[in-house]
Amino acid sequence: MSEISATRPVRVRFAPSPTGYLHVGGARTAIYNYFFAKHMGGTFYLRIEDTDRKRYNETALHDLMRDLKWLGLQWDEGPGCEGDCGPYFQSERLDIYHREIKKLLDAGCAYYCFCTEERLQEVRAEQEKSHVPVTGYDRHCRNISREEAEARIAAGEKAVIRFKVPETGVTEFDDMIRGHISYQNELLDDLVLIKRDGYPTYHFASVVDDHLMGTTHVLRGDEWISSTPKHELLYKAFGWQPPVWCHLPVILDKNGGKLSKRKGAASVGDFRDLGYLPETLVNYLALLGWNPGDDREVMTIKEMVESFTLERINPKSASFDEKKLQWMNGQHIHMCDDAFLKGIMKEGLAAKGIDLSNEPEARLDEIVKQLKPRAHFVQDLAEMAVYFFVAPTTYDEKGVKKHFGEGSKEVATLVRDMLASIDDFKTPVIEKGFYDLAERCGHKVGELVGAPRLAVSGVTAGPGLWEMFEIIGKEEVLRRIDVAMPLMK
RNA sequence: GCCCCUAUCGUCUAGUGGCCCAGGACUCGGGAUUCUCAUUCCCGCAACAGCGGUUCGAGUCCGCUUGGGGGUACCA
Repeated sequence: MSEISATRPVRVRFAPSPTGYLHVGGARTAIYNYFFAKHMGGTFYLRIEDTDRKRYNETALHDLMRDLKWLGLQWDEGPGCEGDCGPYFQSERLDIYHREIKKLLDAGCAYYCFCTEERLQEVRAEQEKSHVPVTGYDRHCRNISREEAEARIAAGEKAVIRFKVPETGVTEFDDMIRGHISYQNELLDDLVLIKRDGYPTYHFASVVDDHLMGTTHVLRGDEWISSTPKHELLYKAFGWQPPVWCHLPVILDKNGGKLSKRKGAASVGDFRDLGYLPETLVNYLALLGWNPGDDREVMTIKEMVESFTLERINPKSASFDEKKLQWMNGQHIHMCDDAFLKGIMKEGLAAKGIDLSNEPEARLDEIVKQLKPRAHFVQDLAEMAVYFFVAPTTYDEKGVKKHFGEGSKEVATLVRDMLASIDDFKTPVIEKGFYDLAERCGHKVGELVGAPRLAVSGVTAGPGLWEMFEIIGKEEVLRRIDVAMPLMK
């Protein structure tokens, strides 16, 4: 199987069906395909599997491409980047499928089936009742001759085209991450290749397209593993070389159940809305089932691409742990450069209706510097920055109990007067002022900062007080303390 | 029912027969730094699903059991 990669440049694909949002499981499949292509210097293409006309969703298609781009997984070929193997929408390739199915029909590897939905249901019900080991289509139409079938179709009868699966023997294949797998052919049924509406099924379209588009490796979800012998048989019928198979384990929720929107965030869009960086999501998802072979965990996309190999993908399905995702987001925020973070903060502030047009950039830079190590989500930046621009109108309830209690007014007055006497309102000077004051009046510094902090910011947590005061400025700091003074005792 | 995949701390994982009385990370607990919070840094808790083989030796190989997941569509 490694012969393929040795003789042909790697070509892999992400082939979603535009029926709903991009699930994190799907995202990870895309990530691995992208990583592998980039690591091997190959091509990553996007193919849209829109052969189910009932479930097709235009919005889903649009969102899917937006989310992929947001994650940084730009495809080399596909919608919007036409390559040599298009069209990349299966719905635009119907003539190709019809051309290819004719080959199978001519070779006697496929046949027309006239069975109705009702008959199929009856057959299935009967099989369930009798507990036979073999289920599926009973091959009722398998021996109808080509001539008879075509005559019936000419006469107006509707038919599907099925694959003639060998009745005996074993179909075997190698999976890159699971090893050798074999299925008894007698357990496989004659799957439908072309549906009654003329559209191909997934099985047929994906095999034809993967071959025609030069796909060397198929990295796809675990749920396809039991269809793989059928695909393998189709390749054989066509006389084509199958790709290297690589079936990825699923991603489960914290409790080992299915990750679903009902139980929380499950799609790429959900996590974006929650305030995660795309770099975080890609990093975390990549590590859910893969590792670089050393202890590195927080990695850039570039680093992961460099270390990525199929051999290091795990066969076991993994649970999604949002706690670790959160931690990792903090790590990635630390890695972002300040200018980028400032942009995010400005956007968030603007969304809150705060006018920044007269703000000196240097002041914004200083705020970002203070907030950066405290942010876990991108929107934290703007949320924590508000009081630098707007005086608090309410004060944290617990903070009021703790810091505005008996004696606080006296302390605040002392602090206020000390601050008022400072001409050079800078961090080290303010700090010295607090320490001198503490010594002078016999308090610990810690006892001096609670009330002023709450008065100025409205909250009890935040950047260093001296830094914060410098940024807000002497005049405004004094004003805010005065405003809060009546609330103290 | 039948078929297939899977199984190391609560979670993500390292481990490819001796280097493992099992290592790292998240979480959690404790501590240091400190004006609060966060960051950072130390320390700690915590696992080879069970049972049988193979072997001088098994987390690592094989079998069975159990648990988990998937498939069994004219959906992907």
